[in-house]
Amino acid sequence: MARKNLFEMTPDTAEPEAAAPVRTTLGRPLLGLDRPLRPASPVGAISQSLDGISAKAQRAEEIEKRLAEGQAIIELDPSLVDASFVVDRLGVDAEDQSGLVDQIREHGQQVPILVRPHPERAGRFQVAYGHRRLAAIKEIGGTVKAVVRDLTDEQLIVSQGQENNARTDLSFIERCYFAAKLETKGFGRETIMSSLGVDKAALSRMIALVRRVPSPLIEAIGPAPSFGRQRWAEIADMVEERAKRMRALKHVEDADFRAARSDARFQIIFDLLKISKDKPRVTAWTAPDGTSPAKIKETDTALNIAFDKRGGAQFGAFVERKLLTLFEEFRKETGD
DNA sequence: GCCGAATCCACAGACCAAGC
DNA sequence: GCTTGGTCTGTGGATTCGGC
Repeated sequence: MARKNLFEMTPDTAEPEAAAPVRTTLGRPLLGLDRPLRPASPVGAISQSLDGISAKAQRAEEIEKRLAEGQAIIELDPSLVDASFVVDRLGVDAEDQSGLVDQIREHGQQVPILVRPHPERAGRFQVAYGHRRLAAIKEIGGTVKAVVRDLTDEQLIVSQGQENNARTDLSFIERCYFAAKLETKGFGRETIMSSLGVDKAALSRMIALVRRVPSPLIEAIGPAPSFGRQRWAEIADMVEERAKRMRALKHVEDADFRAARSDARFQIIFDLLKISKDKPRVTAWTAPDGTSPAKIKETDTALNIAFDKRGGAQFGAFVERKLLTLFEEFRKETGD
């Protein structure tokens, strides 16, 4: 299947137009190697060899050229590779990850990860995509196969998002979370839309949803790959009630909840919010003379006023007779 | 009883249009 | 430019039914 990745690896076709030293967007050379500028033409290359330039320096230049063009897969020490500056995952299922570890152990790393030179830490790299593969290699030991490209922040997150889209790798809520994080970091909607491959309407809904559900709850539930917009929107609706929100946040501390898989955790919270009703809030209404002839009982669905048969029976009957008058007064006041 | 095809249903996600 | 409601389409799982 063709990938939408804008920054896909290109085959070895055209010769690069210029062989000037390749620099990152920050002006720092790839691999941290700096060299004096040299002519790039074949004549220049010949004269270089004639001049006795060391083979090592030439090889470094060639590697840097190829790396910047994304044409070379190189092997990196995984300890030199940092995660993307925007986290796109809400945790990885241990079973899935162990499957990936077994697969790589058996067949080797078939697909390289994409990294860029770290913009802030010389000599290190930052992942655009391939976080799970990197984690697996770190577990197994050895070097990680990587393509190094000189990417801006925007290119990195678009590349990161598109790779995930291509493999339908992220769940709905992870995509929402990723989108919200990108917006928080100041990326424009256009960039985020490109990264996630969604339209503005979908993006708007995704970001709005993350804003409505407390982050600790999303993080506790995790990716929940079986559940999409509709079900998460239902949870968002339900946690708008403070009592339910607090109940859900309290429940995520539960040991059984923590032990469950992400989909099950979603279902547990969903069921908890769906079926649980607030305990009736009962308050005694106190008259100016200090007596309490009525109790007001409020639930999610009803408000009841109960009159005490002993002290409030007559008052209750009076209120009953006055209901029509009260209703008309209510209509006058509210205009309903 | 088992298996495969057909059908139904719920859900996810994309698209469109209207409104703010 | 963003949000929201409505609609449509594709997909996967469950169920039913007929043939063996």
